[in-house]
Amino acid sequence: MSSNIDQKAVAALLRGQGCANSLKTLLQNNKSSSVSTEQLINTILNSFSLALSFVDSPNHVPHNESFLQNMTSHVPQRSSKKKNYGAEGLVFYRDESLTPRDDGFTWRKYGQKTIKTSPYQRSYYICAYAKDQNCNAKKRVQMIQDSPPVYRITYVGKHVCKAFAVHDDTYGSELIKFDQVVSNSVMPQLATIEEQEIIMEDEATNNIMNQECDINDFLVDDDQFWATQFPAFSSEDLMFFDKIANLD
DNA sequence: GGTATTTGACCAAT
DNA sequence: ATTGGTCAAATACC
Repeated sequence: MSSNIDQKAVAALLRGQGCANSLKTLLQNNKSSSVSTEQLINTILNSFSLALSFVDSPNHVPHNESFLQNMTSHVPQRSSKKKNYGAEGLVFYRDESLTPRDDGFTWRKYGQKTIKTSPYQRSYYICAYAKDQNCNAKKRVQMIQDSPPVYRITYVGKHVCKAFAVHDDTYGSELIKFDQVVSNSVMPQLATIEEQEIIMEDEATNNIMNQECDINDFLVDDDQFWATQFPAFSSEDLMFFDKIANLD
């Protein structure tokens, strides 16, 4: 599993797996929710369709074309509550189980805060080369679930330091170059996008992700993605997996 | 002694 | 007034 296409296929499969797990949780708990089983099923099917399209033909568009478009080419229009990081800023999230993995960069911790909305503290990191090379890349790491441990990592800004080149072969070109070099098939509008986020959950999913996937394969504005998949959601409800997790 | 982390204080935004 | 993000002195670690 080494090509970018394969990784995208895995990404889609993992998304489907996550939804399937969520559906399972819903069915087991038999709780009412604004997330309907039909919506989950549709998302699962679309995920598999997308994955198959990558495996079958990398250039082939899935039968549900809008799904792929939603995954790749929408422009975020996030709440004004969030900071605007400007053209040079990027924000995206990923949740990781266990200890957040080494993402290929050297970070220096510069702060830690207790966050009102979470019982866990949030740690703040800045690129270790921030001073030497005027690199403004930062990341925030916050545990969002204790057992199993799941972390939300938010990347802000982009690396302009030379450090990323060292890891290029290991982690994939898109992963560590942020919006500097991006496959258009994955993120055609990334250069002009101010914020990107991705939410992932499920320990098994993340274990696979940690081994094989490229962050930019998941550079999807989750709010918009899930808004299109689940129109009934309000903007505040679009942390879909968080919502599902809270059902337990 | 140098480097990294911790933690309370400060600041800006809301 | 509250909150999240950052700063910087103190502390820990090698």
